[in-house]
Amino acid sequence: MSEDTAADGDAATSEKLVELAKRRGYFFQSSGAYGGVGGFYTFGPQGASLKGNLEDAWRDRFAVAEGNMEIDAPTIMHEPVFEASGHLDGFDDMLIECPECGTSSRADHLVEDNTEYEDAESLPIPEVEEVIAEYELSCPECGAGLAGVAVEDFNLMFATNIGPGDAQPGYLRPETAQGIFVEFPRLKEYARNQLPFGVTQIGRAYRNEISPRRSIIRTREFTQAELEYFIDPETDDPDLESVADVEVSLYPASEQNAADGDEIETTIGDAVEEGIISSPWVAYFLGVAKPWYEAVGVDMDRFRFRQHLSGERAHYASDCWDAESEIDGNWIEMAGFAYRGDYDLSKHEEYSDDRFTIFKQYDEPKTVERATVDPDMSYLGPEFGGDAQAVVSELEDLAARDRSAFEGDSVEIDLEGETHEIPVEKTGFAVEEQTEAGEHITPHVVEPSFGVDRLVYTVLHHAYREDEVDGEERTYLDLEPEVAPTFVGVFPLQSDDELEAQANDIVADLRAEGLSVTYDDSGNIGRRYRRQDEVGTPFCVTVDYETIEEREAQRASDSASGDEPRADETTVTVRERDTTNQKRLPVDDLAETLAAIREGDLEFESL
RNA sequence: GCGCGGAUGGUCUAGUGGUAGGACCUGAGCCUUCCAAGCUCAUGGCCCGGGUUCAAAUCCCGGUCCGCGCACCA
Repeated sequence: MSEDTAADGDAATSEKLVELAKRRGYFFQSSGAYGGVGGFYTFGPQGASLKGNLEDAWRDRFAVAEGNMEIDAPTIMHEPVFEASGHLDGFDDMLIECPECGTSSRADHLVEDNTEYEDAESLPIPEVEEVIAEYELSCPECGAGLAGVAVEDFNLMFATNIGPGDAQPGYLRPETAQGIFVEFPRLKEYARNQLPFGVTQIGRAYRNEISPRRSIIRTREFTQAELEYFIDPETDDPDLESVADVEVSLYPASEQNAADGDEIETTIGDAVEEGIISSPWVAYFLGVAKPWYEAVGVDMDRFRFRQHLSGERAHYASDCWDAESEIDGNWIEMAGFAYRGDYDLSKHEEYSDDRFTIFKQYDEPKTVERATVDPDMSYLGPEFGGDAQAVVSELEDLAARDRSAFEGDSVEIDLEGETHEIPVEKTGFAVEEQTEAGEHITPHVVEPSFGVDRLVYTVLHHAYREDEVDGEERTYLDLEPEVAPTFVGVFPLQSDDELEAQANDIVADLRAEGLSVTYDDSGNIGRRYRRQDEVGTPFCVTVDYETIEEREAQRASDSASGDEPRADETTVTVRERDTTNQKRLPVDDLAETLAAIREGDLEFESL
């Protein structure tokens, strides 16, 4: 057995991996029969299983173990949701294409760079076109004039129509998060109106990328696993102690900006203490994520947390860290941990008719003096007609804002630019003592957001191994048993009815135990081992003639003694993928033993 | 969206203006008492659409897709 050579960091690993993925059924481009379409991939039998296992592992850790609830929202939502979330306006770019050299530029950037306009992105397109013509702006590449060239809006959301016609536009969600935020008013009920609570969702999201790249790393349809954790920013603290000792490799903004900056090896506890990670909540989830990534098979020597630079942070995030893995010398983003504040809930509160707050009861009710109005509608109605209700609103606002306005005989209010005088006696103005049991607060959101496809890719890439067995080259995937698509292969040593029958019995036993099993009787035994190595199956069971002989001896002795049949003591060989070591194990409790190994309760070496 | 380079069985690839070979894989059989062995047989292919030509997988144009660079990544 030669030593493993971890696949080195050149592009060749990715090339070999993509080829293996296609050939063995991990993933491949969709709709190949029709020429394919960019940015869409199908997970094959192995890939779908691996992806599902990773999602299960995520669910176990981030939903079940944390006591959070999982939902499953639609992938299409109608326009108002994205008006509120900011995706409709903020998720598009103005592109202008040079007629001479073909270079596409951001029209808003051109305007900002060459005129005194500052927020060109907020200008309507015709106006941007006018500005470009007026200032005779030119192509930054070749200098050709751009006056009169059309500016195009490119929104990264996929648009569709809900129902017939185009009366109700809808969009495929660009992130799963909005599906959680819009349901907050109901979800908070399920949490019995108590903070903190978390809601998870695993599902597809869609972005009409200009240029999908690097196989499943950047696609137009992808799977996210997101947790939105709602907290009271004043009183809720994470259980930092439970992750304080987790060792992490951090790449903070300060190091990225420094000429000789480097990753910092530290612990979550120290990083918080030293202020490297400013949000304890973000720190907590980094501390949860790191051991989880390690458990599903990400190489910790090729893993780090990188802080977003101030310029790359989304508008809603006060601090953001990415989990990154190294692939062929490049760091790719696998997850983002953002402190989103109250941005999303406030926006939906503003745009919708519902309440995106939590009522927080005081320890002791508070008594406050409050100025109120109780207008005399029999006066306001005839006086103001249809505007009466607006007058009431004005009075209410005014009372809350400036009670001294009600000190005279009459009070002045503005209504659509006109000033009206209203006798104070008709307003029902009063200063009352009121008892308040609590207040409505808008929770803050901490968002760990995982890209499942990129995790699948990373796990495969980091598991890719080439070594030599008995002078023969071998390729195998060193996948964790918990996530491997197939857990065990079962083979008859060679073509033989008896061996095959026994092997089939074992397959049935193992499947009954809930293990993912494959049966293979084609080709010599070595070939079959290599097939399973290449898809990352951790164990193989082989039935040989010893198995049959032991079984026959067993039967003979049982019938000779006249006793009840004893436990079957026949054995089979079990081979481990990484070492190719073999052990003979009893058939009788094979299912139990393998299941224990899969659960991590047993080690193959200790058998 | 632009530029450069690609596209031949499931995979990897050779190839020429006269419609294609190889290797691996896969399947059947033989052999075989544990690591891609050997033998026989079999399945399966020139990305799509135009053009030039007697004839195009090959040359030209357009498209699609892939890789890389630019741009983009709320």
